[in-house]
Amino acid sequence: MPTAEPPPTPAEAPLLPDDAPLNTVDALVQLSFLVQGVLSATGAAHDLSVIQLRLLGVLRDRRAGMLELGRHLGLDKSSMTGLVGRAEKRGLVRRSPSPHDGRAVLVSLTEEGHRLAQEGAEEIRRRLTEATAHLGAEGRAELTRLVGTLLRGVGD
Amino acid sequence: MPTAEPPPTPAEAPLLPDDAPLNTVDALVQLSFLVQGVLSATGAAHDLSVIQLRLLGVLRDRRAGMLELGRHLGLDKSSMTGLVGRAEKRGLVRRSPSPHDGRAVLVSLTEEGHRLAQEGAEEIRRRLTEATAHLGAEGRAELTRLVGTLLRGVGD
DNA sequence: TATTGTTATACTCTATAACTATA
DNA sequence: TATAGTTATAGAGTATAACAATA
Repeated sequence: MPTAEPPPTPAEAPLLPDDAPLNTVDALVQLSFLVQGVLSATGAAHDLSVIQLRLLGVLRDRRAGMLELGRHLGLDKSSMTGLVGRAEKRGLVRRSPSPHDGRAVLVSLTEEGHRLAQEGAEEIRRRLTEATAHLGAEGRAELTRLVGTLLRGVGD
Repeated sequence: MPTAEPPPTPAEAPLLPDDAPLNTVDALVQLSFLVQGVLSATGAAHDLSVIQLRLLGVLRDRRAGMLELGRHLGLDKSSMTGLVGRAEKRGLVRRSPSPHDGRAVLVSLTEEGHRLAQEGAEEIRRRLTEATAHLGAEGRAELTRLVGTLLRGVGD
């Protein structure tokens, strides 16, 4: 849960002068801030930070120990203690002892956590779909194809 | 300056199951985390957080007061005090009294700040250009065109 | 010994509210 | 009175190092 609301304006063109012709790099940076702004605003509407929203997202389809969660989120185990603790205090996740390993805990979503995760995912989908409205179906498909190629190209 | 290094892996597919076919929304979310990971890693290489990097970026082509900086970055003026203070302590920016307004200060880059801003921008450009290598020139141009349309469509 | 998780600690980042100084 | 900025305070989020309990 963030200290307060995020900025209403997602703060465009953060790193580079914005009067230059739009090149690929600027486009990617600006787009990333736009999308992160949508994630942040969606979370804030439910008093969740982006990392809390991501935690719920990871737990939607699995239970996981602290280390595994940390791997998914890119955080140290000591950071997970606080993150999960705050979510637990809010009733979004629970810790259960692992039946197979006395040292480990299994973190899972509560009913409320599931509800929030679902609402968040739907709202993100809705907002981003709206953001791509100007592209039309063909533009969306082409964008998705290109980004897919980009992501696959990086992940190797 | 971040407490420590960011995760080596930019934590892909953060909000949604990653075995589903890639749709537009998932593509945008994953791409945004990829780009933010590049920004974060680039900053970390110089012991800068993304927000510090953005501060330097905004100041590259203008001097600005605290309120104006806050508007650019989407932060409250009280947050700017600390942000600018830490950058100042590191010798990246300086505060000068405004000649026109006795209440205001003008924040500007030092030599070192300029150097870091330039290096950061170059490194981001290099890394993101590399990330789009698989697209080829035509794919890059098409991606840039689509993202430009998207950004213009949202900004109204 | 190695691994899982927590605790202690320190720092960045952020906001709200109250304040100072100037306009 | 209104505005620019700082300070006081509080809290989230992050890491490193040291620790406890279990494997």
